[in-house]
Amino acid sequence: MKTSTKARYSLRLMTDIAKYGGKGPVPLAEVSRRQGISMKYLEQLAKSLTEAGCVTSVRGSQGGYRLARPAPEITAGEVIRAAEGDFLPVACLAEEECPLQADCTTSRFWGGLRKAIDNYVDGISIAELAEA
Amino acid sequence: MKTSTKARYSLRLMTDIAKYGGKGPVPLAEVSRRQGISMKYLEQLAKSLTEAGCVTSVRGSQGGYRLARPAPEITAGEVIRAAEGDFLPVACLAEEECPLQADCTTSRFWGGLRKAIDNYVDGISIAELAEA
DNA sequence: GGCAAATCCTAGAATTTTACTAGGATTTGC
DNA sequence: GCAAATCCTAGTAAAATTCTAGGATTTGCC
Repeated sequence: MKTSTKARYSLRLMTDIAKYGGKGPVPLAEVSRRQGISMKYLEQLAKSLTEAGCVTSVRGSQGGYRLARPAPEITAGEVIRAAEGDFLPVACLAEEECPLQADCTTSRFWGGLRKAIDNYVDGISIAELAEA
Repeated sequence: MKTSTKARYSLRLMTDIAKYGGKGPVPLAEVSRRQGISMKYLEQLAKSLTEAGCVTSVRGSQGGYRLARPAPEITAGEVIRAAEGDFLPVACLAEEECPLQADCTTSRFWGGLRKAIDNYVDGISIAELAEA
């Protein structure tokens, strides 16, 4: 139950783009400078975010990244899931079978935790994180 | 953001003790049989739970483990923290310093997530998990 | 007293995951 | 055509996770 740097950096990447993306796409070189994260690592994060539909890319000179939708419509949950996949993979909640069905109250418990987390992270937008 | 097997098994261990601990301490050999978890691994989980004050141990023949307090007073959060340490260690929330103070909204975000999680897991007791 | 059932303790090993680097290929504005 | 960018694939070092191993110690019971 800790947050990966992948998720934390991805959030910072998104808020950086939200903040500085007013006049065109934001190149990763700038983000790297501002956030102190290596360009090569940012490239990987950006790839996941692009595939997940959080940002769009503009190739070539003068290129960079834009938010795929307006900042208030992109949730932190979306970004985190793009970076590290779904929350709380508990065997019982995925395709697998419980070896013992006896204690399914605990699997219900984990499902509830997932809901609690999703509820929180999907209730906060990139816009909120970018302001102030 | 996935749950460790350590935490999941620890919860199952606790609910097993809660269920079968009516007539005296529960030996790990029984838990191992019922839950399909190796005794040697259970011993390690039990050690953490003992140190954290979730269970008390009775050594020697006829020994085993008892809940340290009544089941309704032990929360799932307590057990999980005993198993895997505190939630969500985000650098900014611990002793360390942010390299860049610019984006402290994201650290506030992570702090909120921690609260949301603690709130959920501390609202459910071992008693609730053991029944049904 | 002695056996057997237990917890206790420490070490380590195999596997997986994480965090990050490297090197180049490709696209495109000026 | 140059330079600024994204794109793509590999690989690697370190850390964490999951689990096993082997014994030491305690204690109820006959």
